[in-house]
Amino acid sequence: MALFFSTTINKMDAKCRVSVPSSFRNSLHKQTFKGLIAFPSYQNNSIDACGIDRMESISNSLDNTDNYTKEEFDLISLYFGEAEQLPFDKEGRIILPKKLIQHAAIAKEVLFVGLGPTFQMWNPEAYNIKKKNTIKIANQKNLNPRLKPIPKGI
Amino acid sequence: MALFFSTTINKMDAKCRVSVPSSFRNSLHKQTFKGLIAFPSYQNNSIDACGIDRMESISNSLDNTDNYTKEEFDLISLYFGEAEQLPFDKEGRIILPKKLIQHAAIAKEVLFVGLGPTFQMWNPEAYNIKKKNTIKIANQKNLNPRLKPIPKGI
DNA sequence: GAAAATACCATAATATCCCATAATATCCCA
DNA sequence: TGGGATATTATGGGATATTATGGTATTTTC
Repeated sequence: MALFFSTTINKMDAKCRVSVPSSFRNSLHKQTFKGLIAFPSYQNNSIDACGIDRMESISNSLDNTDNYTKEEFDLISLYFGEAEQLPFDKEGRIILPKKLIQHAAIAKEVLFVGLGPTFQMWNPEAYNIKKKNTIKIANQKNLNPRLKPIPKGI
Repeated sequence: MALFFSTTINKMDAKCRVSVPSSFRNSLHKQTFKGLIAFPSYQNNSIDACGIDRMESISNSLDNTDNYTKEEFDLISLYFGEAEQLPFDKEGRIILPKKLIQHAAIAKEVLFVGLGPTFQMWNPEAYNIKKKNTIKIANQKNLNPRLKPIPKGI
């Protein structure tokens, strides 16, 4: 399984090209499609992204109707409609489509943040606000940042 | 499951390279990613670390949405963003990113301490202070030093 | 043929490789 | 069990490759 970690800020040029961080690229280059899948997040002004492998396994699990309620099925189907398949150029860059740039209000810089099996692209300032807010809520609700017991005990 | 024991102090050079103690390395080299995952501890000025296998099982449990509320999910996602994937070079060293060096106030030496399924990296002096304090509190509260299994988590 | 998209080339900064060494640990066999 | 032979470690430094980032040329598309 490909996992994405860390946070990186890269510049977007006049042609809307951005370097994907090399650690992300290494994971994605091992997959069948050399690039990434990106779509607007429904939760914030960010771009959700992952490799083609994850989309394929989501697609497979959609075929098994027992896995989802009708509402869940409809929602996930929407993602496929909005998703863009963005190939790497020779230098490891992608070209961000205007729709996604608008959705995330990206200007000159793109913040890449790993979320484990997926990652997101943000306007750096928007991400900072979101981050602060997450920490604030966690403190208010007194959430324990300690992770719950891990199923298989690794 | 990989287990980490003992304490070692190694030097960090001008390129921010540190040798990972060989006993730790042996455990980590058996995993799919030859290196370690490191992130700032939320509890002290130390760096938490483990192998990729542990992160994969955390990631799996994140995919199971029943395990976490949305707020918990957001918080844990932050950790992935702060985590760094640090590969070994041929000599078994890692390169410590500046962010982590700052967080742990590391100058020239790095103290590695095994914590069972995970381990930590410290500024040696900071670790000594923390150690003394832990023992002092344990004595004050008359804690039972007998070892017993504790719930897993990071 | 004009505009847009794509491929190609160039470059500084950085990260990684590769080799060297001294100290320690491990092996092996009498 | 001893002690010489061999391997592994931790560490350093110079050479090489990769990365992020520009810009220019060539191909599409309509």
